[in-house]
Amino acid sequence: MKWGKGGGHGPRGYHHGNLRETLVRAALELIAEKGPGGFTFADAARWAGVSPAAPYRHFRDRDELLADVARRGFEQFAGALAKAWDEGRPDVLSGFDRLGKAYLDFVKREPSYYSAMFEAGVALDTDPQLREASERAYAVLRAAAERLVAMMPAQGRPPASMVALHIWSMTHGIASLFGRGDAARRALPMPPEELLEAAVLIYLRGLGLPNEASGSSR
Amino acid sequence: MKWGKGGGHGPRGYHHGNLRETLVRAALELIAEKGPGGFTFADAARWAGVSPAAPYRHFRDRDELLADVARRGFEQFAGALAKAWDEGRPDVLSGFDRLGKAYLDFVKREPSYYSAMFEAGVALDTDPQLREASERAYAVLRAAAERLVAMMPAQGRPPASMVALHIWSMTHGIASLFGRGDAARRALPMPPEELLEAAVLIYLRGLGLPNEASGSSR
DNA sequence: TGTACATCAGTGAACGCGCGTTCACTGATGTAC
DNA sequence: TGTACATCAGTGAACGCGCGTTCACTGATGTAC
Repeated sequence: MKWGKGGGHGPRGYHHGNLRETLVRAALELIAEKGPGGFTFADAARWAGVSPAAPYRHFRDRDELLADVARRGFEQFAGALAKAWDEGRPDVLSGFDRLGKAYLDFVKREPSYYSAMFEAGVALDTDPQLREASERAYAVLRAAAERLVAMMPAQGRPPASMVALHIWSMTHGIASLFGRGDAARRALPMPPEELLEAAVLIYLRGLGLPNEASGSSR
Repeated sequence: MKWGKGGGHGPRGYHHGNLRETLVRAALELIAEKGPGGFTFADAARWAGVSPAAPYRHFRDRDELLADVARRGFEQFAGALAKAWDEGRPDVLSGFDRLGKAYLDFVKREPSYYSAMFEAGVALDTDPQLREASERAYAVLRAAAERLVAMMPAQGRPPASMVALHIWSMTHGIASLFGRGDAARRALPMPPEELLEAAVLIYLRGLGLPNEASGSSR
């Protein structure tokens, strides 16, 4: 009963041993339940099964906890995107395809992270490491756009940064409007992955790019 | 001093006379200052210069107030979009162009409304009128997409709903990532309006649509 | 291997605060006659 | 036009609650010798 309710989080005794990590998990769990902003510092402590004063040993306040969650989120995000893109191997278009899927997949797998990163109102410049991690994620997109643009005939190439922002916006738009398994959102005629894939294909065709098949499955 | 601070809101005396409207304005003002979720029912009362019990005469709780703000937002939004689209006069493409601009313009002019509509976590089905208003806004987009698709050769027409959702997602994505004059967001190489316009043009070209000039200014 | 001690990561009691909400009330307005 | 009364939209005091935060404290761990 003492550690009960949420279901025995973290190991035992006077010293928790891993409270910092546990608080991060608590935040993720609570964001999933009630949205960012839907939980308090005290809630996190309760979830972790410690006294309300304990978190102060690890974070100055709730904002710092949230910023840490966002940072970790961006780091995982950057990693996932980089892995999916894989420097554009075996070819740029299939890399691009994987990139979009990885983005949506991250949103679906880690909605709480995504929420902390883009919806919790965490200012990027509170922590240099946070900013850096977010730059790293964007850099992947940017690099991919660069390669994509390089495939086009030299005259009339759009700026790579613009292409990167277009793709990002489309994906973020779909993710934030329809992404989560979330309740209370508009019904879709197709799953978000397909919606995005179709959008990207049409967009690329608009750039005059994949004259042939996209190389993707399906 | 009695009505001071925020600066003399609403007219005077024991009876406010227009408290309901004033509370809505208060919510908008406070959302602008501190984000949705960044204000309390009591804050709204304070802003309006009335006692904390007064709002209960008009709204059951904060959520109902927020839902009302969202409903009004959707109504204005639907109106603005319908006016911009103007049934696709004089031609579909220029109507489409105006539509996108009107969308972004709304976000810029009324960031608080937009926030209440899409970011405050207001569930659409709390109020039938709210749901209806949001449908009305979507219907404009949908009708425009319908007309657009009808311009394409009959074979290989994409579903109009998909096109509508693509445009919506792109616009919402740009709006929510870069839209507001908001602090603390990523720097852009171009204003959001141009970013969106370019995206839509490329997308439409991908659909094989505006073989010629877009008819738009600039 | 054993003991002393410093450091660390927790406790739990306490505080002040503002919020949400209720309540009996009262001033202003509108309406019947 | 004037008076009585019902209704409406406010007041302000009160409450219980949970949050954020501080504090002196204490149990557990690690290290020097």
